Amino acid sequence: MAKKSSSTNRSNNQPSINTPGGRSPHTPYTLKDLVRDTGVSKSTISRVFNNPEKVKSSTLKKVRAKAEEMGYQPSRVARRLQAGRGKAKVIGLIIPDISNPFYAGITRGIEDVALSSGYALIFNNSDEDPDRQRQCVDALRMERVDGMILPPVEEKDEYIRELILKGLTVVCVDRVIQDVQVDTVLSDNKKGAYRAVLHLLKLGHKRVAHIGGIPEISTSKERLAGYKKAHRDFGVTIDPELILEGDSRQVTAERLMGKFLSMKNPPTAVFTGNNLTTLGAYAACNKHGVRIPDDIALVGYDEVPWADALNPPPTVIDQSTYEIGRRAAEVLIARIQDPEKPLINSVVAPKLVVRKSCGADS
Amino acid sequence: MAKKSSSTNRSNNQPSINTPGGRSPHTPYTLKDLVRDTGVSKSTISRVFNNPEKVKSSTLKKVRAKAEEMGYQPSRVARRLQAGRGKAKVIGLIIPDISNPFYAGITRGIEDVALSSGYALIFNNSDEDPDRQRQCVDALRMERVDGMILPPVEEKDEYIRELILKGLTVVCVDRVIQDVQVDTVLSDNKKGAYRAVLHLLKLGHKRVAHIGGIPEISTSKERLAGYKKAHRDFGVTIDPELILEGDSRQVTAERLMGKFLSMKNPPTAVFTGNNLTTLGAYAACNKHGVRIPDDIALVGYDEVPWADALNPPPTVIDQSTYEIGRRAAEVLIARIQDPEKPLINSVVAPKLVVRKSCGADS
DNA sequence: CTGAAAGCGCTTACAG
DNA sequence: CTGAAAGCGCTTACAG
Repeated sequence: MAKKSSSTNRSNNQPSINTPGGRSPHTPYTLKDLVRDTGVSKSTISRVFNNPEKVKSSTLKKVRAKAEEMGYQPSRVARRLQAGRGKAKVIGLIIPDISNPFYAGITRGIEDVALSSGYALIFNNSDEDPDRQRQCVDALRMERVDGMILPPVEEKDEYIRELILKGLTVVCVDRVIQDVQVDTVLSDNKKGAYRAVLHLLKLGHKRVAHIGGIPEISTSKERLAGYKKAHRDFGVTIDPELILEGDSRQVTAERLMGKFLSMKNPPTAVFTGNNLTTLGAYAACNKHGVRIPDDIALVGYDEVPWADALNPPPTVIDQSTYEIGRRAAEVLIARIQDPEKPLINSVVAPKLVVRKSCGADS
Repeated sequence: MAKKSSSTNRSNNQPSINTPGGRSPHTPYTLKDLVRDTGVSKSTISRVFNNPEKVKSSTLKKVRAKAEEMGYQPSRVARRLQAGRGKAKVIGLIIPDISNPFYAGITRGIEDVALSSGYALIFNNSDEDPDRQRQCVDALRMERVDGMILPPVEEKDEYIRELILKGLTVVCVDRVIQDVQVDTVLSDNKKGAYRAVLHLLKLGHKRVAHIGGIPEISTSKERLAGYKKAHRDFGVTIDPELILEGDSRQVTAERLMGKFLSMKNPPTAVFTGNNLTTLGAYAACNKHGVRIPDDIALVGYDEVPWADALNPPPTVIDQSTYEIGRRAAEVLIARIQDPEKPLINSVVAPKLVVRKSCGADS
């Protein structure tokens, strides 16, 4: 307390002025200011905010009134510095790309839970780039988050795997990471794909094409497995030419769909592997003047936002992204609160939403 | 240094074990561990990470090697506690709803700049709810962010206005807040709307309808103003029945579009006030069997994601959300670094993207 | 119910 | 080029 005394001799009123071309710094009030203005000790004031039941009601009232009056907000940064795992009240989120509505929905669910549980949410995009993801993970570690949620960019990620083994709290959402015990919130991709394809098969289609995602990713594999199983169970043989793997981007899907459309013996139906792929298929059909479902039936994986704006509205497998996000945040917070808890592997059931693109409804 | 000595007598190896149903806490390494393992003082180690040029290269090498070996990551939390405005290296973002692709694009732009500039991004959704927005603002203040970016839910927000007057660093994006000097990154809504409507007028339309957003919001007002000015300049009188105000949600827009479609003397063209409104208009046309642009031409405000999946692809005013976000983050960081800098009011020029829905191209 | 003291993990002058 | 000391704004035992 030798050099710094600015906050000690400062008056009650915020001294800042807001001038057109410049403003003076806004130094937030601290506990010290409250001590000065109330005559109550630091310890007790701290209790007012953290253990009010341990404080005499008159003291409580006095401190609260003053705090309210001066607009005191306790520093979460200072609080966080205290030892104690799981007390930081921040979580991190690393998603591939917030522009993808699938992730936007998940993010929304996570944020809702975080806000209502008093957690701050630090947010990053990995861009599906392992290096960038690593950079994000490190940034979150430096922030000393209580835990983080992410769909791992790669199934085998040694870096993240090691960190988890060392005790980093992680919840994997949508995608898994191999060879490590970790809490997960996943969708049952195989079942979802199975339902989608079975729906098409039952409508009489014998040539059902599939536009898949990045083949390395677990979700892509599972969806392909569901596609195959449906054929097996329904007794329809698969023409291998009808399976094309892409990267879940719209332009790629549009190109692959174009290939299908220009085959000598084209498929009569297509199962698109994710939301952007579905959109790409629509784009290709628009461009080629192909009508859905008359010329080709379509069922897509993932709900497509604003389905009704598409013509025809697509039949899809809805993963309810909001629910996935909500659950992921709940799992993470539960884990933070009890590191000893048994492993959680939550599976969200995907559901078939029948609209017009499959031809079932017409 | 009396009671706690856990980190002092801990070995080099992370002591955690990851057992199936529980894991032991992961206590991150601290400066103290590095001091113990290198024999170098705290001060010097701190310099290694912050002012390496002031450290002898042999020391530098030794410390870095050890830090790397043990996976030491400095705590941004501890660093942040140090006095000094603008050094926290965190910024906050409060947006109405990340599920809206307009905001997702902005968020993406902000996050890219934040990550590459070494800022953490704390993220919240306000849901267009003033109370929730206030809760978010308070949360960010407690986090002692260096500044925050937001499109104010209300044009007149006394709470935020007061905080800005007290020196809180804020950048308003997309929407303004009244009666206060604040940095802004806005789109020229009036000009954008003007161009959209003029485009329609020039194609010969005499009855151009408009589905607007929440009338209280500045962007809605400006777009309506552009709509009117275009009519004035082009010498076409406006039928007041052709202007309907909504709330920028798709279902509302669908309903309002339905009204237009069932008028005795329906409009021959429509100018939709935002992205979701455009989608709602498409949905209404699909439902009513109305063809765009043959039966009614359409130009929308805001780029619509996956435009090519729509039939026909819409002609829109593109605000380039990513650019808006990028610029907002840059403005905020510039302001953090120099609070005395003159006010910044950045305007992003919207551009007309002609596709098929206006009929110009057919 | 309350306060003094120690400490969280860093950075920042200050003195060498 | 380096280290000891003080401090950032809180919380947490400990002692009354």
